[in-house]
Amino acid sequence: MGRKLQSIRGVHDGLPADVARWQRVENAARQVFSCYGLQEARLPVLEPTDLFVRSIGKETDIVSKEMYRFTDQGGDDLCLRPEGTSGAVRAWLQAGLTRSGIQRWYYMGPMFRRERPQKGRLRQFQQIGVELFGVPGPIEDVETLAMSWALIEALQISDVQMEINSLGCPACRPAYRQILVDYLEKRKSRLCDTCRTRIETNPMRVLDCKVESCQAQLTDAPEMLSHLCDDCSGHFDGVRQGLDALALPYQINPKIVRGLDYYSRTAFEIVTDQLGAQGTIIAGGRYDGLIEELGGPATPAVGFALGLERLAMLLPESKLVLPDVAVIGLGQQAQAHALVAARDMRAAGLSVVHCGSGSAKSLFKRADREGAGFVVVIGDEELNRNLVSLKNMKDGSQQQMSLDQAIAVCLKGKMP
RNA sequence: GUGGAUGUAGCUCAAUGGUAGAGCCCCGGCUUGUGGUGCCGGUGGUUGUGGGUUCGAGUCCCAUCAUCCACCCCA
Repeated sequence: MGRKLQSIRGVHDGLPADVARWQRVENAARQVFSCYGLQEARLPVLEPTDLFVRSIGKETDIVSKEMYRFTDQGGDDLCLRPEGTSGAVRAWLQAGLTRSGIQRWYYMGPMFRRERPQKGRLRQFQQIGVELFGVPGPIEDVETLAMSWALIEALQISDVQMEINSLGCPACRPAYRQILVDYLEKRKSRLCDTCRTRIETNPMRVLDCKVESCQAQLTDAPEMLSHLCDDCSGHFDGVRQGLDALALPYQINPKIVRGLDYYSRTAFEIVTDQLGAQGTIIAGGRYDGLIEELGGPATPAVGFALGLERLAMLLPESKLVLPDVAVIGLGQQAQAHALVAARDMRAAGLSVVHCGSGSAKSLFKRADREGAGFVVVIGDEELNRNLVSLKNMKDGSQQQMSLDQAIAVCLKGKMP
């Protein structure tokens, strides 16, 4: 179609059929999160560019080439947020909540990254994010993972796995990184091109390279988990013990890496193989250093983000909510009464559509397409007797009764 | 940013380089107060867009846009 007006590439509309599915996720999230004592925050979509540069990391793909960045009319350097954690931390600091005890937040909304779109990857996409501020763990890590799993269960999603890892901390990660780089350098000639550059840019990424010949070189590669410092090691043990106590199914995946610089210690993902190349549904972990990095007091924190569109793809088609009753008025005089009848039925708690004007045939056709279980017909005949005709669209039966009786029948026949 | 596939009616798809079609949907009629099944009829297209080759292009070539898939990266 030669559409002159189109949405921007990778920016999709949420049509009612999509939104119905999203709302199932949102409602489940609100319900599960509130059970864990979280509260909702609503955060800006627009933030100063510097926030993301400082928190996500200047060298990351997100900041270096994926941000929608512009200068506004006042000369300010702004970005559409590519993720939520940075803004949440900024808001928490700005509101002066650093001494207000533990804060447990969730938020939902659009994020923007200028990537090449494909299945499960959009330029504007929605995330539901969770951030717990002032929690040292490992108990809170366990609760966070358990909560994310509870959401998966609430949505009755199967075929997903929870995987965990520890990324270490500033005390032990640099030393491990050096060990890994040394190991990779020795095999450099047998690695693929991208892995060779990854040795410089992000050596841990080499570990989960999809090229088989690379994997063949990495069978005895050093893993972060065996190079954790005592504190990190104890923390990771604590997480595992907690998950075991809750009997949560999880796997340790030493290859989980984080693209965003601010993560430390616990990293986790909930993944599926149902979504092609974009298998990560939920990802998160601990970011003990970020708040201090952004100028706040050293505060431990943990969180995760969920890709709403990705998660929604795992849900069966949601049925759109159909009206209970369609009202048909036949004749000018009756139309006025049909309007009143519709209003009264709504006041009684029914969802009602008025079929408008037209021939009786077209009105009934319209009523049928609305999918309502019942049709209330008001014409001159009904008007004279002060009754309505109630038609059951399932079996085609129809009889006259008072409006109150019709309301009672509709309320009774309403599908739960 | 790289590679591959695709783009024809509202939707799903046909059309050896030679007059753009079908099914579904929609609208109307059979039925002027009755839908969903049936029969009959009808609306609907600058073949994504822009160039080129050709007597002639939906078809071949180039560019561009979009979608899908993968790489990269990530939710």
